[in-house]
Amino acid sequence: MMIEEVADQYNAKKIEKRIHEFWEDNYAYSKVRQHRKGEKKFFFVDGPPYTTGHIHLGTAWNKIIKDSILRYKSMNGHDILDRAGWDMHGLPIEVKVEAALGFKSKKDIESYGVENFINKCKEFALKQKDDMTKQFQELGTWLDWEDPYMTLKDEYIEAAWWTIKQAHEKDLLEVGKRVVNWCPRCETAIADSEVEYEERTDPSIYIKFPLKDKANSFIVIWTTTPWTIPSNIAVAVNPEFEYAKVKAEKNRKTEILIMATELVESVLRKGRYTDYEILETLTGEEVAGLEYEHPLADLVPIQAEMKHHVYTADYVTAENTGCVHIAPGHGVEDFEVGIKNGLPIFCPVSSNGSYTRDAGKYSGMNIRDANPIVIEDLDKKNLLLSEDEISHRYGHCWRCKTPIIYLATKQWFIKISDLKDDMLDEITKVKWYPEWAGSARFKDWIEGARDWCISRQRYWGIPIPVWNCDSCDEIKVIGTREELVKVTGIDSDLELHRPYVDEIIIPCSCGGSMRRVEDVFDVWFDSAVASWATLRFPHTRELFDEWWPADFITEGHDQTRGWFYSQLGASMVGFGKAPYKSVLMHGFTLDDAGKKMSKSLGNVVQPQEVIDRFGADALRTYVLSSSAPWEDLKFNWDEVATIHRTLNILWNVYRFPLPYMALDRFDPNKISFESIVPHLRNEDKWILSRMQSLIVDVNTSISNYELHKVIRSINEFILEDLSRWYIQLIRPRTWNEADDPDKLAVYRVLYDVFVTLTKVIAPFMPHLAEEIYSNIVLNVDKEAPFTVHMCDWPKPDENLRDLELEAQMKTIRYIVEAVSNARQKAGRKLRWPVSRIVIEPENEMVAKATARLKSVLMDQTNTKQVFLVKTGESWEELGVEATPNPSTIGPVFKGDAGKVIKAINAISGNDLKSGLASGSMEIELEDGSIVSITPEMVNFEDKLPKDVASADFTGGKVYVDASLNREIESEGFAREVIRRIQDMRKELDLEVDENIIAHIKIDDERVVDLVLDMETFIAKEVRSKVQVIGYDIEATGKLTKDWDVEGVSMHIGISPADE
RNA sequence: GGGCCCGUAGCUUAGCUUGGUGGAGCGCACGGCUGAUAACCGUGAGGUCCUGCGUUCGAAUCGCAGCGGGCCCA
Repeated sequence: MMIEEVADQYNAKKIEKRIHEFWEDNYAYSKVRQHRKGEKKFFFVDGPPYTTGHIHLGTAWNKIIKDSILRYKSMNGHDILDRAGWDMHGLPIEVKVEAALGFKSKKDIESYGVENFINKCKEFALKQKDDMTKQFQELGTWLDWEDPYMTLKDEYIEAAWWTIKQAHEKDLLEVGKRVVNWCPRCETAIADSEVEYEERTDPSIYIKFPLKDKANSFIVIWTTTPWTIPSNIAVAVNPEFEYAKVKAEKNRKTEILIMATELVESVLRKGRYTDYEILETLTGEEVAGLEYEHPLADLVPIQAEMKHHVYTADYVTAENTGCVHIAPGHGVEDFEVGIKNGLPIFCPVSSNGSYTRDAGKYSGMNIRDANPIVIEDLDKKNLLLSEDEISHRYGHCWRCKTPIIYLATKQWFIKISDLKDDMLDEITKVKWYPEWAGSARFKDWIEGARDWCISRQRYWGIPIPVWNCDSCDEIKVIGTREELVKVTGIDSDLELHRPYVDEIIIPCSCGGSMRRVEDVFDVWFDSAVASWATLRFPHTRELFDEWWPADFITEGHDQTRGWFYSQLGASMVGFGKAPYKSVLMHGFTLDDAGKKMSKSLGNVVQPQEVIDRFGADALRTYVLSSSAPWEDLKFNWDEVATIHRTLNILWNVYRFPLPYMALDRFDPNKISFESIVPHLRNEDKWILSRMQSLIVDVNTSISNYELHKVIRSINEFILEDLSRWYIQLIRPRTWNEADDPDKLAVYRVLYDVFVTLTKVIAPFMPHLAEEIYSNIVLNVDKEAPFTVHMCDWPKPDENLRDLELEAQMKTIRYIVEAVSNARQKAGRKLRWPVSRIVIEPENEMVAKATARLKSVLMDQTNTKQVFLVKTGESWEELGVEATPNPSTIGPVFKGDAGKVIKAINAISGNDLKSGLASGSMEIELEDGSIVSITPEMVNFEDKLPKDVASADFTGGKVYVDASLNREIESEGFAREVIRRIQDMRKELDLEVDENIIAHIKIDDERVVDLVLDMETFIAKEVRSKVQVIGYDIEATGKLTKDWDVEGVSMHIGISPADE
């Protein structure tokens, strides 16, 4: 086998399909992981995406980051554990299944049967998982897709059970009445993180609560939830505020109203009062203690039996009336005021959002329907001060979009408040990328952490393993299946989901029966235990002891309050320490305007769309390079196209030498690197050095997870070093004779550079790397690992690294650019040689670079000679043009100024320059008088010799002498001819080594003569066997064309020589 | 309303830690190259460095305030 020529253009789709098949057919992933067994352990925990059925750009980016890092780690000698994870329980799937079955409420589920429902959910989740796995695999991501961890597996459920048992044993598990976010449709508590805030219009009403035993006196409150008024128990005021007792007049009637002093004006305006008088002011403390009558006491009988007072609360703000309606059953803060003051937690609302019998008149009514009725009732009693609407952000259930309500219900909690200090301590031990993700963002979140409500009143979730005795109220928490079997003797194959576990009854020591608490876990608790669940703990301890805690995790910044947090909380419960050692927090994908991608905005870009247009490697490279991982990524199609172009260039650079190598049967096994060392040119040493520097740069950047810098370094190497420079330099060498050592040196260097480069790009562009590797390595080396991803990461070879040479080459590139610039000014195109270039270096380094890399410079500038001026000096052929400066001459010479100017103009620039070098110079005016002039009176400018153009570069200045002579014209015209014949060969689609017959008729005898000087050169360049050049000839051939060359018309005919 | 992050050319961005004349790429205009060729190269135009105030001899960079965007919270 030999290295093969590649004829095709870069076709990502084709390559990626082939590589995916290759990986699959050869079990590449598992063999690579196997290959690293026993090396340094690297435990990665995949943050489990929810099984929605489709991935989006953000999840694609997430997995691409993970994959790139893991591939890099693997190549650097790490034994990696990386089970993919799936979050498969919870309300979103229940909602989808309910929708598919046409269900409206929990009742429908109960009548369908919980077992049937659970089976549907499971089936659905598994199907979605399979779909998503395929999508992730299209990205070329390598995780353990064969054996992922799934939250619905019994083995996983046990991990959650074990953890909650730990909580119970450590007295961190608590049950109690709490106000929770409640979805009346799903009939369950939902987590703070499941509440979605959306704009919504609600009533905004001011209500007068009548003070007890004080006729016509009221305390005024404001609310947007009239339906909570039947549940009102108290009013809160801020102890720091000043309140006013106001005599307010409306329609000739007066009332006494109490509210915060600073809000009197605005409240009375709302109530359309016409006049008012502040009778006295009170402190908040003084207002507290007032007793009032419930405004709906006659409609809600229970309320008539309860006392209602005003209390103080620090959280009350100076908004609306400064007096806050308190319904302890319907608000978190209300609940706290209630508990603090020993108030009843009155909650006459049931789980589906309708009033219970306790609500009197309203019982059975839906709370939202009750809003207008409550308002009407208040109005009838003349207790409504004003009625309006307000548009505000209100919480909705993230799944079914129903507005949430707050309900005091019985729930299970983990006492995070007891763990807070330890958590804050633990996060300082974790390495955060970027640093502020931990020290600022996460820390801030933990400081505000509240107890974690882990119970949900649903079906599809991990059942909470708590059994409660119906007679003595004792509770038992089961930690494992084994324990459950031991305690009850049930079938050990029993599935640990509802409804199966619901049926298990555990006998209590009191003689009663323990039944399971019906709740399931909040899904955040599922994923929280991932780091040990993925190690099959507590089912087995072995892996856990070897691997835990995780070396690395990475997720988006939304997971600060999500998975970073839930994992830490659960791990503190289970093990008292953080479950991860380092965390990379990445950003979000936004649309090209920086807006969040969402279905409603219609700006969602699917990863599949990108793959279809540009391929997975382009998508990968784009998302990795576009911004720092922790910054948000503004998706931009043009940028993806640019990245694709870079990959295309890489492909072209790769395939460029292959035809020559194939033709020459180049075999890297036979041409050792040592054997070509004596033939290495400076440019060869340079590209080898750049290659080493690239490895160093990539290592440095990746050690800080600066993946964007990694890709930018690689792209720069491909574009600047390889494509724009090295390949240009070596082109002529590749079409030399068969065993020319100069050519073999190029082959070997290119070969080594490419073998190294495939390894360097492998973690990021795994398909392209594999494709190139399979050709240039597998085709020549039977011993080589069968996939590039099994290779060791290249070590930079310091012997090949020459930073001075790299700097010098950079200078040469600056000079070449400047020469191009000067040529353009002189109107001399590159095809025409120039007789010389002159370089004025600013420092020794530039001079040294020019001397050392002279041949590169001559070659790339197409010059016959390079002159190097001594550092710091000017080119001696440069003339000086002197112009008098009237603005400095005028004030000194006044009326004689004109004569002085005339005199200066008469002296040559060179003479003025040398004369003024000493500081002043005496000159003779036309009237014979002698005056003294100073340097600021003359402006000097360089005067370029004829046909010379100049340009500056970083480090000096270059002059290009574009004057013509016979040799140059001859060569210029010859190249024009060659170029056109090559073009025609291309048009005839001739083989590179095919010979031709050429007839060149030139309608200018002088040019015929010039071209004839280069006859053999032309023949060699275009491979013409027979070649006729002349003025009076016929331009015949298979293909004939007329050309205009610099104003000279030419007629060329060519034919293949063999026909 | 609060916390964290971001704001630099039409677009995507480097520079900011450690203050000293803001660099690239894309796009655009002009030119060049031509055995990588549906590729490639050069030149040019294009900047209130979000705004304001402050510190400083000097601010894209440091501080404060504001505006806009993102995530999270209230």
